[in-house]
Amino acid sequence: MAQKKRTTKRSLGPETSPELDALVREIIERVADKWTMLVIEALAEHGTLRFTAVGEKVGGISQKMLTKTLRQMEADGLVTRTVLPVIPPHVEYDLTDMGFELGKAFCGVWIWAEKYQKAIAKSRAEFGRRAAAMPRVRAL
Amino acid sequence: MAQKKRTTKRSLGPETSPELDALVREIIERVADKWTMLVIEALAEHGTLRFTAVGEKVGGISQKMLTKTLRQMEADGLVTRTVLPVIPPHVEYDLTDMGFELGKAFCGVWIWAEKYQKAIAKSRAEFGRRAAAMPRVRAL
DNA sequence: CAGTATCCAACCTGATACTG
DNA sequence: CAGTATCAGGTTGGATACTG
Repeated sequence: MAQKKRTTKRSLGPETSPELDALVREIIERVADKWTMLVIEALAEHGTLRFTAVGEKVGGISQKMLTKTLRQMEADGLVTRTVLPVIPPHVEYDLTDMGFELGKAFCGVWIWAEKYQKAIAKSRAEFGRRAAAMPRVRAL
Repeated sequence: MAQKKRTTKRSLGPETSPELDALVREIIERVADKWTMLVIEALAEHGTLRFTAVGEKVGGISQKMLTKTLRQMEADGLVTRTVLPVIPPHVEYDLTDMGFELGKAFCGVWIWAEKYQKAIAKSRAEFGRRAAAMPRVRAL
């Protein structure tokens, strides 16, 4: 099915002040750095987790990135970090309410992805076919 | 104010199938590639735009990245690309409904960022102070 | 266990030059 | 105008080794 032509302007919703834009842009860049969302998910799903456990739940993350991601999230107030003064060390991470809220905010994207999953796959396949058959620039 | 301790598990909402996870993860990575969201915003706000115009509305993007971003979005079905067979070339980009919906889905994150803007700044400041005063590893 | 430190390869990106 | 092609710099991320 062809897409309907649209030339009308449509607002995305909230007002778009320039500096809020910059903040949101930064937030989104950080938050969507590939690991943050997965850590949020892991913590939301399993509750409090220790350092290594977070890595296991997330899966496929290097220790370096796990550390970096958790530090970042701690700095931003998305997780709390609790050190139990025992030997060997025992460090617990937990989502803050703010972190949990962010996870919920991302649900919209989750739902979108679920809804358009098939459409995306189809679009990619068609694009691939077009690209194979056609030159990028059509000389009339 | 201190964060309340929470060890309970809380679902983020939709079910979490492994491959949907992967898709969402990929989507988020793409969408947060720094330019995609801004292009969506530009097109949502201004309607159909020509190649150069998109770049102007987005601001600060190189031609290379603009091309790459638009190609990607076209492949995923987020935008349509219409070539008018005239000289000089005239190429129009427009958001698809799917693309527009993605923009709306991200509004949740936008709103979150707006809501917690201050809290994030405060958290970062405090974290900075803690980091300056304390060693990373506390030896009991 | 929970990190830190270092090295290195891959990738991303901008600048520049060229084309239909 | 709307790209493509190439090159160079910076950043990112993984692997590895080491520490309190």
